[in-house]
Amino acid sequence: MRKPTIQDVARQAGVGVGTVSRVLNNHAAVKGVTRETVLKAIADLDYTPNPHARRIAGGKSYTISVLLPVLTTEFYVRLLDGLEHAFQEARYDVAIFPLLDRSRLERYLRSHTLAYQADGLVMATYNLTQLLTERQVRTQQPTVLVDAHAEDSDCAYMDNVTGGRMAGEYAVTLPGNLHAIWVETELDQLFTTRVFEERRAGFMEAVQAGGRQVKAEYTSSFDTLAARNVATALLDGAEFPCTVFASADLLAGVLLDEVQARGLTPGKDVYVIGFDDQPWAAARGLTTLHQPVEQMGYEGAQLLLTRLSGHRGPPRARRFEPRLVVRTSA
Amino acid sequence: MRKPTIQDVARQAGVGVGTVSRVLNNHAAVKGVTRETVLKAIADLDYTPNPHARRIAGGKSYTISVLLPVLTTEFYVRLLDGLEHAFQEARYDVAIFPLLDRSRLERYLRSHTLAYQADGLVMATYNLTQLLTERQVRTQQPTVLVDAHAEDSDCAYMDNVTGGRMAGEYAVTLPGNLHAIWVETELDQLFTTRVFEERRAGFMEAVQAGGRQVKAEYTSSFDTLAARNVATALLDGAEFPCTVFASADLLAGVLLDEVQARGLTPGKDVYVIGFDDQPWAAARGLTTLHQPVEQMGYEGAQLLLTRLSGHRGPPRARRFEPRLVVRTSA
DNA sequence: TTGTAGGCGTTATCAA
DNA sequence: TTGATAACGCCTACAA
Repeated sequence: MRKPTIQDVARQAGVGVGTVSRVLNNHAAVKGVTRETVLKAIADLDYTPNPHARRIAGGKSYTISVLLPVLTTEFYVRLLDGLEHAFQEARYDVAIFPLLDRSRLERYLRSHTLAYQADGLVMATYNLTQLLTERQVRTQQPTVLVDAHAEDSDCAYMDNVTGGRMAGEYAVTLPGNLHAIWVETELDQLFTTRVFEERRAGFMEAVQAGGRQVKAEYTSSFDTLAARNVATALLDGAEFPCTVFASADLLAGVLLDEVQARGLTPGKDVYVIGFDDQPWAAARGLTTLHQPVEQMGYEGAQLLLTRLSGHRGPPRARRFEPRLVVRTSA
Repeated sequence: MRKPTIQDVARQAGVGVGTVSRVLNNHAAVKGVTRETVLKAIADLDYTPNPHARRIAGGKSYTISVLLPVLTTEFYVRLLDGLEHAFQEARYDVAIFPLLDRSRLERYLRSHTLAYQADGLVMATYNLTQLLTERQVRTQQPTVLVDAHAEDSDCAYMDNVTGGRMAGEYAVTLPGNLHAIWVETELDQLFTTRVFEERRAGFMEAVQAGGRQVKAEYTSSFDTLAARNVATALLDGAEFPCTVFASADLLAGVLLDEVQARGLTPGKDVYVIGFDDQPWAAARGLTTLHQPVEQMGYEGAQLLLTRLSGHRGPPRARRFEPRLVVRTSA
């Protein structure tokens, strides 16, 4: 059976195709009753507009390309949720480009996606604008940075300095020496993020402002094995009670394991503050910083959408702040 | 500046649009000279066909949806490489749907992508056909399973039983007691894979055939921390020399760490066989099983492409075998 | 072997 | 506020 077209809907509703199209696109100038009739016809026929026809008639692709790092963590799932939510409301499709390494980026640049399949670009975490211009990629599409910050483009970013500061301000109220574990992001210079330096800057500032100092700092790469080695070293060299800021929940979780394995009690012998509020954090009672990631995605998308509907003007930045969630671990 | 269209190319080349279209689509009936002229015009104008116009004219989407689990591992990067390679040759676009959880699957099912944006479906690792039919999703698109096996659909799969057997056949030639580490895939019943049971079946069979037996079996979840705990337990309870089959390189890598941390020598005190041949495996001298993943993706794509060009007939299965790569660890 | 014309399902424009 | 109709860029007959 043939898919119903806009013609079928128009016939069924007893109106012209123009009217149907207007209803579809929320073009205000449709009388209430007519709109209802059309909507009913659409429902009756189970009509879905053909996006390809729309694209060619409209001269736009109604598609947004989202470039993001490997989807390993909860973070990007949530980010994508926010982005897709906003774009779907506006009847835009989302094309996901998982950027695993340079070669996949190359492929993306070569594909016709950029030329035809994207009215706009979302770049998450990594700011690749420089690369694109260097390559003389004719990407005059509006672009928004999400989870990254830059002066010269629209962006929605998490204020990690403030996040670090919040952790610090809370940490100085807790007993014992202060320790911190940072993440070393050992990446290609192209794929680089300053998230953890920023968290550190905020944390150190707050600690200093509180008249305290950090007894020992550790650095771990972003995997559980390295995290466990660091946790071991930290606990070996600590006196209890003490307080630890683990700048990512991954690290905090491993630390919690190690603490418990030694018969110590989180929130009593070792006060642990994490960062991220991963799904398991509540269950484990981890005090941590919750980031409004979906919101950041949603707002970032809105920034792009306004550009797409013609907004001019200087780059805008939307700043988001994490929120301290106090549980039993600290 | 307006993008050049097929009309522009035709004018420039002094031919009709039909001819240009034929050249674009390799419709044999074009004289050599004419083809050259057209090709030159295309190059001169830097013309790229508008895929959306093509889709509406052709009544097809020229897009394949690829449903795959989270892109965490090298495995899926390589799989995607193979798939994209094949589809690009055939001028198909690939839409990636990272299936992180049920809710994202739901969203995918609801989007118009299925209805309009996919001439075919690739499902990697997870066989979701049942779910789709249950949901009465009108997915009459040809579907191919990749890295999964089923009687009732085309599929390209890795023969993990044989892989396990290869590991077993080699392991029985090595000194000391035999140990094995399996992966526990604790997943939603929807997202389920039998990969590791299969590797185990093959391994056990070969060991038995070799008149040997496995001294101890361990199970780890798929993360480095769990892997390390298992490695520790295993080494604590082993006599040296011994031989260990770690059914995923992730596990093998952690085991190697632990072996070396204890001052033992891989390939002398502890013989380690992995599975996957991750990028780092060569550098660490890990003996492991290399899987022709790109090939599997490529062939799977071909299966789908033949269906798309009208092939009828019973489901076809393409089987792929891993290959033992002997290095210094065993 | 090639050119011409009609059609794909929308959106946009113009009258009415 | 609406309906008719011309684009949009391509593919595919069909005719030459």
